[in-house]
This record gives sequence, structure tokens and C-alpha cells, in this order.
Amino acid sequence: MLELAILGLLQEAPMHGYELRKELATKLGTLRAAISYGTLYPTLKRLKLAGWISEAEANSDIIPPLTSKRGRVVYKITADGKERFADLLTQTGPETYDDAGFGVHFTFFSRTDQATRLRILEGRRRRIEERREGLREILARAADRLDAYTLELQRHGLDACEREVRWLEELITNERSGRTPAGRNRAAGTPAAETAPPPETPRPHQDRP
Amino acid sequence: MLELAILGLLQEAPMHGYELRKELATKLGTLRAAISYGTLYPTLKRLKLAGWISEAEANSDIIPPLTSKRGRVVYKITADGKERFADLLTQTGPETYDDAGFGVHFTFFSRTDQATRLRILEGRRRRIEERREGLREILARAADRLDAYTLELQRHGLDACEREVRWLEELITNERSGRTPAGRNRAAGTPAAETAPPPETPRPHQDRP
DNA sequence: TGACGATGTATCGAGCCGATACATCGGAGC
DNA sequence: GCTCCGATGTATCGGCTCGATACATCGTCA
Repeated sequence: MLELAILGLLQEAPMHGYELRKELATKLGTLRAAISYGTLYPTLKRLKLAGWISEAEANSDIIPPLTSKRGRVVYKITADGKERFADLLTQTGPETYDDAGFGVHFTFFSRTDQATRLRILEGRRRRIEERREGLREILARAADRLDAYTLELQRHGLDACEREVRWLEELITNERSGRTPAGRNRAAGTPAAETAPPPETPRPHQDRP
Repeated sequence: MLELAILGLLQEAPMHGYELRKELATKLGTLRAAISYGTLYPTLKRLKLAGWISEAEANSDIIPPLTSKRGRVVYKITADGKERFADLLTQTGPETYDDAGFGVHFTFFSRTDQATRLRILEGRRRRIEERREGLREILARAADRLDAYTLELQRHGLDACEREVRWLEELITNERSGRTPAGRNRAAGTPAAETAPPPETPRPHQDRP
């Protein structure tokens, strides 16, 4: 998952670790918490070993902030890495639909073909619907067995689920009609286009078992 | 965190692993995903070693579902464990305010004194407010640098934050006026009492550094 | 009888986190 | 000019957690 995120960011531009972490924190939204260095650096090492990314001392004079001494290491994606990224983008498994996985995939939706986008949105919806049904079950059946606070927590969780399902429904509808995710409550005034990707050859894909 | 959850559940009744996991999954709500056995059993071992819980082959005839052979292991909390639980209940640190930690603490609010409840709710609110401000910052400053999908993800995240803050505000208000968390939209008809804990000696506590 | 799913205990490898250490840089304040 | 400090930056370690896996028992339905 983190692999996909890193390759995706390095596809946009070469970066060093610190920068990567910041981008990760801001772009990946609330679903995916900030990554720790204890995770990031070993992963970078792994990706380098696999040949997806390459490491280069930043002595290029285009980025002057480094004056000397201790080099900061700039990572860039390789040709193999780009291929790998394209593969990971369309691959979906169970982990695609949990909070972290969905957040990462969604972030790169503008580089994902429509068929895959739809598949991921629907998979996520299914996942949340299951969670929602579980909560409804509890609230209906075991409500008297639970204390007021626990109950309140379940209710809040249910509310969040229902809200997310509605959000996903909206996105799916938009997706099917080929629109970009226009601002929901920004009633008008926003151009809202530019990122709409071309229909693209939609090679059908199944979730891998 | 899991330690607190386990001790809390065993405080209610002795259980074996499987049961524990199910309770964990249902009661801890959406904030804390279901725990895996690869986590549960090592933790139980650790707690047993520390003396907080004890293990007993279920040959008591009060629980007859076991007929013979392979014993299922029933765990029960010890006196030391109860003490430990009471300590953990009032202790708050940074991890108290993340999704998992807050979920667990909230679940046991009916066994927590009011001062601690208030402290936890306010800490959680602060945490979510920070996240919210971060998102607003991004949405205000870097909106044009982000593509439509990433933007939509941020908006959805911001929405969830605002909603949770409002929820917390409500709980805090209720808490201050000494009420139990009454059903928000269950307009009437629900007794809503019974679990309101007595004011209790509110020994003031600070977050440990 | 035998297949199946729920119940139940347990471990392993790998990923991930928080804490920690160390080093450089630009600026604020003295 | 000096020192302190916070942001930038790289890197590792111990410990927790997960998903996968293995194994065994039970009731049930065909």
C-alpha cells in the first residue's frame, strides 16, 4: 500500500524522504495517517532493492538548498517502477477497501482508468455497507445489553457509515455518467474540469482472490 | 490499549479468547477494527505473565458446552488486574486520543469518573480540531495544486472532522451538566438513565508527558 | 457417512509505529 | 558575533499488530 503511495508521488517528481513524508501526510487525507520514518526508510530501501526507484545524491545545482557535507538523498522512480505503479493502480484486493488502502487508491484516481475507479468505489461501498449492517444489527438486537455510552458510540459509528455510503453513491453516479467529482456544495462558479481523464481502454478486471 | 480493553471486558465476565475477540469487535465500535488472534493471544500471555489475569481450564460444570478433550481456556481478571484496570482508566496520554484509544476509553466511560471523561472528550476534540485546521489550510492554500479527486477526499475528510467535533461538543455539554448521553434524535420515549454514574471523588489528573 | 461452517487455540513472518540519535541550516535574541 | 532553537534531514531499534496458516472439535444438513 505504502509502495503504491511512494511510487505515485515519485511519479509526479523526484523527492527526498522528508518531503515524501510531508506529501504523504497532506495528500493522503484523513483515511491514512502520517507515515513514520521507521516505516518510510525501510520501504524506500526495499523499493530500491527491487529496482522500482533509484537513489541519487542531490548535487544537481538546480536544487541549491544543500550547500555541502551530508548529502540528502533524492529518490526518483525508474522505468520499471512506472510499470509497477501502473500495475498496482489497477490491482485490487481486500486491502484496497480498508481505510488506508482506499485513501491511497482514491488519491491517484486521476491516473486510474474509469473501470478500475468504479470497481474500487463499489468495493468500498460494499465494505462500508457491511459495517453499517453490523452496527444496525447491534443497535436493533443488543441495544438493551449495552450501556448508554457504548450505545452512543455505535450510533455515531452508524451515522458515519451512512454518510460515507451516501458520499460513495454520489461519486459512483458521477463516475458512471463520466463526470469529474464536482464540488458538492460549491453550488457554482468553479470550472471543475481539467483533470477528467479520457475514457481509456477499459480492460475489465476482477479482484484477485 | 488492547490491555485496557481486555481487562475491561474480563471485568464484566470471564471469557475465552474467541468470545473476547467477538466482544471486542462489537463493543469497540468503528474506531477500533476487529483484533486479530496474532495480537490477542500474545497479549493474553503477556497479561497472564504480569499477573493481571489468570487462566483456568473450563471444567466447571456451569459452562457445559465443552464436553471433553481439548480444553478451552477461560481467562478471568485477578485482584491486581482490577487495580491495573482502574489505573489505566484514568491514565491519559497521546494515544488516548487517536481513533483506537479513544474508542476503547469511550466504551468504558460508564466505569470512568466524570473528570476523566471530560478530560478525554476535550483531548479528543482538540486532536480532531487540529486535523480539521490542517485540512482547512490545505483546502484554502493548496487547492489549485491538487486534482479534483484528491480535493474531494480532503473535503470529505473535513466534513467528517466537523461532524465529529460537533458530536464531541454535544457530549461535553451533556457531561458538564451531569447528564448521561441521551439519544440525540430519539426524540422521546426512551427512559435514558440507569447508567449515569455517581459524581464520584474527582481526583484531578494531568496527561502524562 | 461425510462435507461444511462455526467454534476454538496457537504461531510465524512481515509491516508498521514511536522513540531515539545524530547532523545541518536559517533566523531570533542577546 | 554568539548561542539557542525550531525546521529540515537521514537512519535504526524494539515492540506491537496483522494476515495467513495450521490444527482440532462440534452440530447440522444432506
